[in-house]
Amino acid sequence: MSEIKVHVSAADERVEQTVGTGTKAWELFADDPSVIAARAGGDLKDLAYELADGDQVEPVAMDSSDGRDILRHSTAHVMAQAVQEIWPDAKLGIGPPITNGFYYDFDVETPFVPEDLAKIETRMRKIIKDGQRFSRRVTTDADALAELAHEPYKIELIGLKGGAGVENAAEGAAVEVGAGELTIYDNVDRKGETAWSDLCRGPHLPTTKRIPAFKLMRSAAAYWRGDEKNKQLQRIYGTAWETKEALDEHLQLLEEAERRDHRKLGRDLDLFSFPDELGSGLAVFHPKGGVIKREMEDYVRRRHIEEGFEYVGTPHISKEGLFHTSGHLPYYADGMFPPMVMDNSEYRLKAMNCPMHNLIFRSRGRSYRELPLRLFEFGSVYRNEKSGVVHGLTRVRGMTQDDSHSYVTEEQAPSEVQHLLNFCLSLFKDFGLDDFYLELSTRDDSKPDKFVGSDEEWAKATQVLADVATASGLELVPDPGGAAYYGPKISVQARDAIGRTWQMSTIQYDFNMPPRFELEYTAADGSRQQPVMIHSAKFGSIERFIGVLVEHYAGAMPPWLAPVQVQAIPIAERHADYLYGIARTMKALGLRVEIDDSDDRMQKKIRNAQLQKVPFMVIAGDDDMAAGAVSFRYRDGHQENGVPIQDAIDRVVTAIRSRAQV
RNA sequence: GCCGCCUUAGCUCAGUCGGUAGAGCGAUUCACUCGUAAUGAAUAGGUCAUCGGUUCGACUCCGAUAGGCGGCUCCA
Repeated sequence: MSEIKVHVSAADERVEQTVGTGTKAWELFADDPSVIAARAGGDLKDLAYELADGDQVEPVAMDSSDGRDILRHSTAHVMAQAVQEIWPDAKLGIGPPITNGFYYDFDVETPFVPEDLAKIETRMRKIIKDGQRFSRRVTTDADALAELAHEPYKIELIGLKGGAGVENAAEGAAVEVGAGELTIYDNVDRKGETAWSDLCRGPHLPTTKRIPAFKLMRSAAAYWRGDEKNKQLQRIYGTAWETKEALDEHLQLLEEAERRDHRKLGRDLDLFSFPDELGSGLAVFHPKGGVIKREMEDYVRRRHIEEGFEYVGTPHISKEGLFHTSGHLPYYADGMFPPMVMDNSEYRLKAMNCPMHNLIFRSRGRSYRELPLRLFEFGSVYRNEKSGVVHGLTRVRGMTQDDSHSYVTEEQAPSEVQHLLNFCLSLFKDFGLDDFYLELSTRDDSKPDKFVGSDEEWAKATQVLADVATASGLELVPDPGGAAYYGPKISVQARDAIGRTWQMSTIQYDFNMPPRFELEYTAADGSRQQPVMIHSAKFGSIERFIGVLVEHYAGAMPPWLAPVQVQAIPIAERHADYLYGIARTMKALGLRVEIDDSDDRMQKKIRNAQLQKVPFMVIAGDDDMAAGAVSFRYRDGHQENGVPIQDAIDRVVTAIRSRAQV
């Protein structure tokens, strides 16, 4: 480790000295916990540090995730100080660092408005400029309770300490440093006076001056401790970065995400819309969106059949009893549309396909020779999503699932799960997504009433999924409590072109539904056995996947999915017939070609095709006609003149067959 | 569902103090037939989301409803 220099910022005094290497630096100043700036050899700006009262302290690079957390958490403190200086009655909630930023919750009389954020930012700049030290102080629970008597939420956090008998002890642990002890950070100004204090475990920057770049993003309400039964506090989100450039880069990424927003692109590219007349969360696909949907579905259906699935079809509604049998009604009635009464029966729109597939399985006697029996369909389901959660195509009330159910013997289950996972991953790759991680959702043992089945069955099922997930070699993130009521699941999360993650496939191990539906097969020895069911949706929902793809590709779909693959552009009217001839040949090969024979100028036509993100343009004028060629243009602006007709057609066909992005 | 904000032409948005509405793009029509990201002109297009209230008078103020946006909670 390189040599460490340490800045000591005690009160208004600054000294710099070389103190040796690594953690030794901290030992030297163990008697003065206000010390904190450290750097290895070179530039002071490269390193954050942590301060502290002794051991385990190492300088942290400002651009590491730890360094950023320290920076952001410190910025949250500065923000809270600013808020309380402006609104002295504001009560503090919590203020942690989060991915790409931080927030702090406040209990205030009136919600913050955008102008308030500007006001707070100004105040924060002043605090940063003042160079207040973050000073750590260990205190006892009792003293802290007295000191923070005016902060009811902090008092509650202290009460959560230790976690004995408390359901959610994590928040309490966040302030705890030892039995009966916790820490308070004081923001000490240059005169040595405490300007502001907060209950906090730390660590923090040495001084507010070390906050190079921050921005407050937005305010919104959030339930205290994340529980909708609690009061809503006003949360302010902000972000902070180690340099101005890093902040700008982050803001640009946000703008890029906005440009890719599938809701905007869906309208600009005329793919789909959400008519008010239909209601919230109900999409209609326009002809161009319909092409994407059809191409996707055709391909996915073919791949399923190749993988041994059998394509089936089921209705959208059913008598209610079916969902009692499946167990969905008692457990998930809130997620379903209310019943429709007809004659003497109540009907429900289906929110899932499994019960109907079970009826297909049960329609006749089944032999072990038929297993694994894999049923697959594009099932339209309707879910009563709460009004506040509906979002574009990614969270809708009516959707099409690429849903399959594999009926297997218990012995076959592991290899079937393996098979499904590999299948999912290979499908994603065909659509250009190749960066994944897995989530393993398991039962929440503290809420037995939300899950059915015995402990042994849950353990067995969870083990099967865990084994396959581990063997995949992909990153595996546990999701305790996230299981379906009938069994655990693996989710595949995919990262898109700009690094955002989307939940896609789920593979669920279900040992509950087969007995509920009395599903049986005849085993080799003539006995009747219950199959295990593996639920699996590869894309989750076709709608969501289209939304994700549009964002992943920023609307520039790979040629095989592009609604229009080739835009033909005559330079003048007299060149149109020539292009009609070429288009006829292309159409005969199944290509989607359109000719722009409008009165617009050629430049305008190119611009339009470019804005529509059409992958290929073939342009023809006098020179091309004379040469039996076209000018071939890609949507990135690259172009070649004098490309022979057959050559141009071959280029398009090759690009489409390869399913590559061009 | 909860909190906050929003809703004016197909789209993006102006509209002052309460006095019955405007631009650009797009569409349509006409002219131009043009060599690599916007040719020009004209025309059409609005119950100012819906319903109710206040007012002599409401796009404007108030309320409810619907839809949207940002979060929270939820996401079988």
